Amino acid sequence: MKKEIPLLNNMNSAANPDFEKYEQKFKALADQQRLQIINILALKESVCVCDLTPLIDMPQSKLSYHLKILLEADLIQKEKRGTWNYYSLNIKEIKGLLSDQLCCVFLPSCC
Amino acid sequence: MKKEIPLLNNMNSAANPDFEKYEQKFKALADQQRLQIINILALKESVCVCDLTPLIDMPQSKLSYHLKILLEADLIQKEKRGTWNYYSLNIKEIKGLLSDQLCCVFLPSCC
DNA sequence: TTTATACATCAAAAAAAATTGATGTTTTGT
DNA sequence: ACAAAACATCAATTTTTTTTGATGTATAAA
Repeated sequence: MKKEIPLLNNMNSAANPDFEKYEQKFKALADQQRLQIINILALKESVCVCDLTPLIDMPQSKLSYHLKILLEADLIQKEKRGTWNYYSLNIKEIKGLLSDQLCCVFLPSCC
Repeated sequence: MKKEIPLLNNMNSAANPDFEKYEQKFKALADQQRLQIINILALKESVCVCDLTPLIDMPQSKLSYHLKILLEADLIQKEKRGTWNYYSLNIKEIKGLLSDQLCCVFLPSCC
């Protein structure tokens, strides 16, 4: 016997997207400096903070702060090797968020 | 005689996406309340502020503030008819920004 | 060992964004 | 003409983010 899926459930899940989650992700994107970081990571594949610092005009503690914001939003990933922390884009996540058009803007390697 | 386009210009336009513009758009998206507004507008097509107020639990001046943020980011449009201001989504702009997947989340009518 | 490099984190200060309530203008309805 | 409704905007306040400089820990290099 087939159980009917209540219409209301569908409505709710459709009507209640996870706003909180997306708020966090858009907040992470809503900063020129972080967009620049993303842009650089897209070109470089995987970069340690010490290589990023000279590329971007920013004190290290500030860079560290912005990387954390991106990391917490799951837009980038971190891999520790010795003293170095290598950051790279979470391309899948970003593609799930941004239009193809925008991916081309920020992730040139994408096009 | 054909004038050469300096390579650097091309590089710059490619390497310098309009971060400021996108910062503004992501900022507009980076708020649960505004995402909810977008979500409602997606269902209703075109709504005046007075119809929106009861749907969303928010004093009118606050709603007005958030609508302005969305408007300035060009994510929504405004049309005045008498005393009423009708707001509607700028679907084209939103689709240029968000992945199809995300459009489906926020603009159910999209799928 | 000692010294230097690579970070993250913390607290204080500064800057930006959001909230609130009040006010003003225009239009509607009576 | 008058009262009410539909907004936008403003100034004051609160909240959230960002920035900065200092400090601490771990690894690496000499």
